[in-house]
Amino acid sequence: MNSTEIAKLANVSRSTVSRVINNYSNVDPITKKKVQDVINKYGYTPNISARNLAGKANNIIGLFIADIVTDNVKEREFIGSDSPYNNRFIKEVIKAAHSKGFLVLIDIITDNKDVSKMETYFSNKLVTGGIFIGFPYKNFELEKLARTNSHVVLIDQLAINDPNRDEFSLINVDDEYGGYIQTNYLINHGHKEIAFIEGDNRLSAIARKAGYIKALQESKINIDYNKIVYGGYKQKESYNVTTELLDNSNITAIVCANDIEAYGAFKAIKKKGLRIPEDISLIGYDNLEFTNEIQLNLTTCTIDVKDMASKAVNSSIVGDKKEEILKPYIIERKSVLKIK
Amino acid sequence: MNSTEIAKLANVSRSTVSRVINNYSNVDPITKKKVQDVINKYGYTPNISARNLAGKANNIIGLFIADIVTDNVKEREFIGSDSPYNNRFIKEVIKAAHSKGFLVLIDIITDNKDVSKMETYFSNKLVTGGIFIGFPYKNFELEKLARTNSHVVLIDQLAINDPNRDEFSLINVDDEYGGYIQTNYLINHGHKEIAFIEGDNRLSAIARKAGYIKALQESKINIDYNKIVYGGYKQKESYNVTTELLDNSNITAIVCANDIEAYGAFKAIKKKGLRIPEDISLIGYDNLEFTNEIQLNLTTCTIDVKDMASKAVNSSIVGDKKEEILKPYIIERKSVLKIK
DNA sequence: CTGAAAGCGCTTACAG
DNA sequence: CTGAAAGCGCTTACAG
Repeated sequence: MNSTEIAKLANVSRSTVSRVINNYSNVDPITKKKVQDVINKYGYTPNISARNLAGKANNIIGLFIADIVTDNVKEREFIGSDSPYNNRFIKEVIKAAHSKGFLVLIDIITDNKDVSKMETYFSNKLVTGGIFIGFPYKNFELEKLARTNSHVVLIDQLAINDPNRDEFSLINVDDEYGGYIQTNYLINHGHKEIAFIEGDNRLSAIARKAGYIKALQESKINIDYNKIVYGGYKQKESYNVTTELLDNSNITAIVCANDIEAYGAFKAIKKKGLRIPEDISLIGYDNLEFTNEIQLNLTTCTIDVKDMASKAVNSSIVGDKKEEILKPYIIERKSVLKIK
Repeated sequence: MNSTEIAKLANVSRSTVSRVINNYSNVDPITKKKVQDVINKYGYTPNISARNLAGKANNIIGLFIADIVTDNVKEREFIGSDSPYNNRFIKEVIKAAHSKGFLVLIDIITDNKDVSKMETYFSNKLVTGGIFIGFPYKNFELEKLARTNSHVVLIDQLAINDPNRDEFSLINVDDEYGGYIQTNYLINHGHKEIAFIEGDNRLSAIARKAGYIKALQESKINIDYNKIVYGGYKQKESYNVTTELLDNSNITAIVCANDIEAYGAFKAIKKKGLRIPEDISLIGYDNLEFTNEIQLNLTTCTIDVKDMASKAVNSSIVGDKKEEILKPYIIERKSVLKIK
């Protein structure tokens, strides 16, 4: 069944069928109904390839997820269980796309060289737009692609204060704000001796730490660099440094740069026979699934993944070069004690 | 850049360019090289829509994941953290497709009515083939689609012994065998008093239980129906029934129909102050990420997700109606005690 | 081994 | 408001 057949059945030209399909206004309502009825009766849907070829934008957006290994280490563990948002994000992107009548083509990029190949996805009009997530920072290929194509949206890729950021379509998380509200949450609960387990050298980790420092400064709490330790976003390293912290300092609370670290800290605290939150308060970051577990019940900090997905999908379709900055918020559970 | 331009540059006709692109044999090697050089020089890639329209099969396969709510309950929790294979499966499908030069279009189906719409994905040649996972059993729409289109592959959808299964392209897991090897693993470790926490009313759950019974029978161990309890594939229910089992029977080991149940059982056992495996041995099913956790260290049973993905991708491309049956295997960790 | 031509199923100026 | 015709960028018999 094609438009010619529909046209014949409805006694109109293919042009008119096309106008009805595309819901153009310059069609007589009676004609429109007549055509629509035939379309419905035969369950006709236009051939997508033909539409594309004839110049229509495709209703597919690409979701490009990096799984790039550099120096024998995965640059960003965005795939798999360590990834904070990956799984939820994929799902939300699909749903957001759906609600706009778009489909999602997902591609996993394992080699940075392939980034430039993505160009053809756009030039061939395979996809209308594309969302790129999890790529290493300072990715020249990717920046080039994103600079020339406003339908390429980059997630968490350029520093939130990069001077060239208006050349790109960006979704950023205000991680400094995140670290700030994490720390303030503890301060507002009466804590003063607050340790920080920092992440690695990613932009997000640096920003979260900056937020911690800012919050302390604002509250005139002395910054004790012995209480800032390196957890590398990893569970085991966090476990080790937490054990040391517990031995060598008088802290009442710990800010973790992510939930994985919080989990390591949790174990170290339990191992010492201490209670959460009675003896030590703990706050995480990312709201991973396990933080909701009954034993853990971790108060944490997160952005709205659904919102992120919806904004990303939107930008990729609209194609305007704008920066969306997402503000994290606190999810209150039971790992922080209120001190009088 | 299109084939006409390439043709001009290489001093041949578009027909010849097309033959080179498609790697047809009837091209003079010298001509071929000449054309190839121009193509490489300009980084030309053919327009996919045009190829499709001209009759070429698309290099896209669809991955259709059900997220269908029936009677206010999600029929199958295949999406989200409760899903056993979902996330890994998506990733492996993409990789398997890549290795064959295919891309993956992912769609989440929330309403069974949409299944029939998928037909147009195929008739429009949007996708070459499609993989359907997580759909409710006895899905008439889906079966109809799969019956008429051999490129539609159904995962875990028809009973492994369904008489009509040769009308479909199927990937099945031999869950009875899974329950069988779980139970045998315990028997081989010297256990005789073995409880079974069964799943819900899905085919997989019924098959796993049948495997448990078969293993006991083969080893001439009496089947005690007081030791077969209902966990519904759920953590909490499993916790409750395990507590009862521990109170009212002399079991030394428990077979769980999935890892979620095993987690519930784990908590119940710990709560009673018992040790794993010294007091109670435990075996799970699915090999979810958390089973590898240090505290849990759960011996479990699983299929090879990569293998499943690769077989599914293959079938969806080739389009032959055949049934692939995957055999689960045991992953040994530390939750089972060897009894002398 | 190669080219000219028809055709895939749409959309869109253009003309009326 | 509607139709005839050109065009999108390929592939593929057909003829040579």
